[in-house]
Amino acid sequence: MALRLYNTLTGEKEPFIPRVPGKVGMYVCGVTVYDFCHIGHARAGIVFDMIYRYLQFAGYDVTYVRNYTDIDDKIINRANQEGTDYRTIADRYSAAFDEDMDRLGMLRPTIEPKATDHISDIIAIIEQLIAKGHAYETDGDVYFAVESFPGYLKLSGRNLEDMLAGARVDVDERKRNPMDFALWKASKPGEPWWQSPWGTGRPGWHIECSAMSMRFLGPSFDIHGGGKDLVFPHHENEIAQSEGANGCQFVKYWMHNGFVNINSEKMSKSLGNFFTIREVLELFDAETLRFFILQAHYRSPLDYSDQSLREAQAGLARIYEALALLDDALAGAATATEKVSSAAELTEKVAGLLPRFREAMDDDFNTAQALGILFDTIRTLNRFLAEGGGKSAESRMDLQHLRAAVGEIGSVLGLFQAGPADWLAAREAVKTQQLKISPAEVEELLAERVSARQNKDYRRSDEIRDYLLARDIQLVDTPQGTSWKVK
RNA sequence: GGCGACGUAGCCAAGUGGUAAGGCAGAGGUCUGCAAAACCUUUAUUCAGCGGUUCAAAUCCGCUCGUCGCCUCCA
Repeated sequence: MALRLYNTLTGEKEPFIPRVPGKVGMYVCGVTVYDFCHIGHARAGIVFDMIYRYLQFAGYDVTYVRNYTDIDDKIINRANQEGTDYRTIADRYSAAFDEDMDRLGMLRPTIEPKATDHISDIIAIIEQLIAKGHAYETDGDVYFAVESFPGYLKLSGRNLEDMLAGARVDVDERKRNPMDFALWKASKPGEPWWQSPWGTGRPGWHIECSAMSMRFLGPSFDIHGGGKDLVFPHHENEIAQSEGANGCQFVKYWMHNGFVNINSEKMSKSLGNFFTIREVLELFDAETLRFFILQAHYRSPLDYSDQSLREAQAGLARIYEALALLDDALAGAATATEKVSSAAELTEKVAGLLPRFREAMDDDFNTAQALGILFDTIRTLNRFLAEGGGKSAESRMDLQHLRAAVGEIGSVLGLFQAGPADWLAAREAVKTQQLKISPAEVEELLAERVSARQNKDYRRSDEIRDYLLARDIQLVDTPQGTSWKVK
């Protein structure tokens, strides 16, 4: 079963055939560093991190480039607001971005270039575009002439006439066509600038991605990704610039992740309905957020709410609880000789787990289905362990294989890497901090309850249990004694 | 106005022609002094609605309704 992926350019799922067998060049649009990232950025990061990991898992040698756009109007505006320079802003939010991505457990891309380190590359491309008649200079600005590029709008599937008809495009007498976009902007007083053949100025938005992708991946490469909102104009313009300059196909497969919504509406800065990654991580752990995002297919819209995050956490806990039981079983001796009734089913599920996982992932990175398959396997495991199969000598290999397979799947999804006991303990610790009762008091009452139960004073025993439950303490009675956890 | 996507159980969510994964929540059971936890079982004759194509459709086509997105910076 070969990998197939949805290509925005063709609107279809296609077999993935890299340009050079065994190697993949992938460029993903990073962020413009002028503010903290919200969970929409988290989704994009996590989705392409998962894709990067899976491509490597599938045996490809992947060169993954993700840029920082560190010069842009927004950065300059922010700097002006704060009375500082653009570099301070860019550096501050680049560092914040790195910190957020690290906390979310993302692998670092192979290369993370900055736009301002590639000004000369940018200028070289613009010169080439002017030479080929795709761009023109006016008053120190340089524009791309969209009408000179026949393939314009092929990615977003529109046409120029329709777009102009009802469009809100700023009228600029100096542009040949209202849709022409800036490659280079002359600097205004007080703005950062670089020397160019057209005077002092700075790059327009879009051209930096053409320059950096070409520098590190060549004029033509395999995968280009980003959020759905970048299809137009950003990626459309990148195609025009790169193909206009190089005369060859820019990107073979275009991939776009869906939005994170709030109440079915897109989370965005302009609507003000966004949560930063930092805010969310104060309420939920990073793995829960990652699990939540991967429970949906990457192209689907995803509605964010406290409720859905809590549900994701419950689901993730279910997996860690099963893994904790599995680890316990593996740590114990396998001495039992009789077979439990679900042993055969376990064998079958374990054998099928990785192939089914691959099949789901090969189908356009269907992580939602992949996780469903894992849950299906976990259910069989739970039953097997509940039947006492953990001590079975015969099934020991199955359990070992299962543990290894879950570890492997987890490493591709960036999940389940914590020790299950540790993860559960950490979750417990966070909850304990929020309690309105001290652990010492709990222990005291617990001791009282034990003696009450020994004296068959169930009225007192239940009273204590209810009292603790009202304070979110859940008692767990087992034949070995009573322990407690935070509800 | 142009272009596009989506509409699957109480909620979330897979499923692109062969008869509805999974999670959360709920119900019943096992266990228990009774509970809880855990485990087991169970919850859509049906996939927004109406037509059509087909031996066969949630899946393809048309129309209607609803939601959302892009067209302006945006992951």
